[in-house]
Amino acid sequence: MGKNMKLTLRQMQIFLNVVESGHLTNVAKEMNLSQSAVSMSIKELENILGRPLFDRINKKLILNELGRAFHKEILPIFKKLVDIEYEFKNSENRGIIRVGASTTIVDYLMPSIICSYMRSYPDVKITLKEGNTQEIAKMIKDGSLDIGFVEGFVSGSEIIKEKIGSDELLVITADQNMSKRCEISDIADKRWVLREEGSGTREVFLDYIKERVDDLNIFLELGHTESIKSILMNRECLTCISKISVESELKEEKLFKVDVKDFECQRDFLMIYHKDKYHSALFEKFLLFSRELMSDMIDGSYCSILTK
Amino acid sequence: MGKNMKLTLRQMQIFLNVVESGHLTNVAKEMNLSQSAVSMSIKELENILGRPLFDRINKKLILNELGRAFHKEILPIFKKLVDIEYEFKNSENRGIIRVGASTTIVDYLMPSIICSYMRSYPDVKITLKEGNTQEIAKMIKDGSLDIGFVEGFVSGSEIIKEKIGSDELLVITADQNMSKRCEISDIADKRWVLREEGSGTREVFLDYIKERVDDLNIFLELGHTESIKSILMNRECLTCISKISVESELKEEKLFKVDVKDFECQRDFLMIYHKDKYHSALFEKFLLFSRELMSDMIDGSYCSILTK
DNA sequence: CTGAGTTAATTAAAAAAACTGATAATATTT
DNA sequence: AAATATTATCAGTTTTTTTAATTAACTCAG
Repeated sequence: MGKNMKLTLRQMQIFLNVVESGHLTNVAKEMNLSQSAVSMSIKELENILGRPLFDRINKKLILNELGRAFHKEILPIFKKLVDIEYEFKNSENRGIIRVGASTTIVDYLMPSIICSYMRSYPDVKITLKEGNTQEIAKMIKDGSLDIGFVEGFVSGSEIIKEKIGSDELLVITADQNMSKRCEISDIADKRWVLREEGSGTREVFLDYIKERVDDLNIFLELGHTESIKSILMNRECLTCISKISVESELKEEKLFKVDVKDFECQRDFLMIYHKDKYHSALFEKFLLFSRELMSDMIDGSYCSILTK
Repeated sequence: MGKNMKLTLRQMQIFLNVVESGHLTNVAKEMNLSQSAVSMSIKELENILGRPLFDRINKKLILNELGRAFHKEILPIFKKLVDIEYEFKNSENRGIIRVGASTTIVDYLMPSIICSYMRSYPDVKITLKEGNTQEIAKMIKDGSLDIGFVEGFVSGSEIIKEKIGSDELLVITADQNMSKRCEISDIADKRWVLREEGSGTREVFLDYIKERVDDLNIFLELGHTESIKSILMNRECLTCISKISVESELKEEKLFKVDVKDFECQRDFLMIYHKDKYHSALFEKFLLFSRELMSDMIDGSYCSILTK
């Protein structure tokens, strides 16, 4: 990355002013410098570039052909840098927030959060990374994400977790005959389609049933909820997925909830971030915004930071 | 022009390297600096902007949302500046040459010179200014042109003049009857169309005939040779203009030379520039190029610098 | 859980750079 | 010819940058 950069912005600034006014003395006055400082700065600039930028005609400094080309290049860059400095000094609502979300949330909750947020803060950019709960948590830990939205459990004391809503897992099928009331142990040998290992949905489900079911017949593992829904429609099988991800299919009776006895599998949606994260105005606002929006979208209202 | 610019290129350079490597210590080694110099430079940058650019997570510095936005802005600018410095240090054939030429030369000689030159030096830009001989000379004196091409006389010891070719002035009409052999004094009362005052063509002509003609009937003054030619075609009148500007019309017999007795009005084409002009490689090459090209185009071969 | 090994932050001192004031040189104006 | 104005240069001075040494906080291995 440019080891021997010798040019300085100061030189450029002085250079540009000299070009504008044509007189070292005037520039010195304008900039509250001595005339010799200006003179030496120009000379140093010419030394760095290896040849003069000005013709000294009658003690006036007039750009020569090289100087003119240099001026043409430098002027817009310098102006841009002044703008950048000003903007970054004065504008709080600027930045790029890297958000990560686990699969279910990416598909069903993030789009509306992000759209809504970007309407309020048009200067803020957001990058959205998808991953399962474990992957997102890891990226929060190593700093490659600012904030994460995940379902399921997250471990690690360096991560701050806020419950931001809750969700219910349902056993789902496309076959209306299978949706009759039953015990979970009765249907464990049916063909199950689950999300891949590491997925929060999968882990919460398996953890919830582990005492009642010895061996679940996992027939297929898929990385996306939408893929699972497609499979369900085409083959006689079962899955356990988030209520919000199948709401419309349930209403349209394309898919059905299996009425499993004593099956109330709640799980939390968590907003997570690193404990050492600097809370910029921007970041803080994003937290606030997300809390409000999530509590509006999901019935579960905002709960305070989990302390476990 | 941005009075309180505090950012420095050095800071940006260090910043960019830290972003790339993520470790102050590595950057310090790469840049042959102490670790503390790097640390302080980053801190100073953050001070200037008023807020942190990095999250310090586990002693690693990871860009925060503001830092990322800053990085995105700064990186391309810094790269561009490195390129500019390199280019201006190393490339001789770069610059913008401001050429001025008097009316006749602008129309009839400059186009081919400039085209030909720009083929050889594609990185050099040329701006061409038109003016009469006196105007061009003035702009050379005050430094607003690098080089001028004029016909006629130029005064002033601060201007270096090179005869670069020669030209003949002819008395021209569109009326074949008038083109018969005659004395200049016989036709002085005809209607003359001349260039405006200050024009080299006009002055050379008037100076040349001043002993033989008391009062020339100047019926119209025009700023352009082409306008004069148009007028000639439409009205019965005379002018005295440069041979090269009417060559094609003479050949096609649209205009005719008036065979004036003892009229041999030669004048020089001059290349002029300021004595204090810094002779950059670029400038020197342009001089050489012009001399050669002009001596090819005009029969008169290159003559050494006039010393009068 | 402890201790060696990293790494960033901090501080005072040293080095480098930027700047000043005086002066010289040169051109312009009166 | 003298007065004015402007740039270049030089030797100090001030300011900024950099260093060396130290401290503090964390990681990782045993």
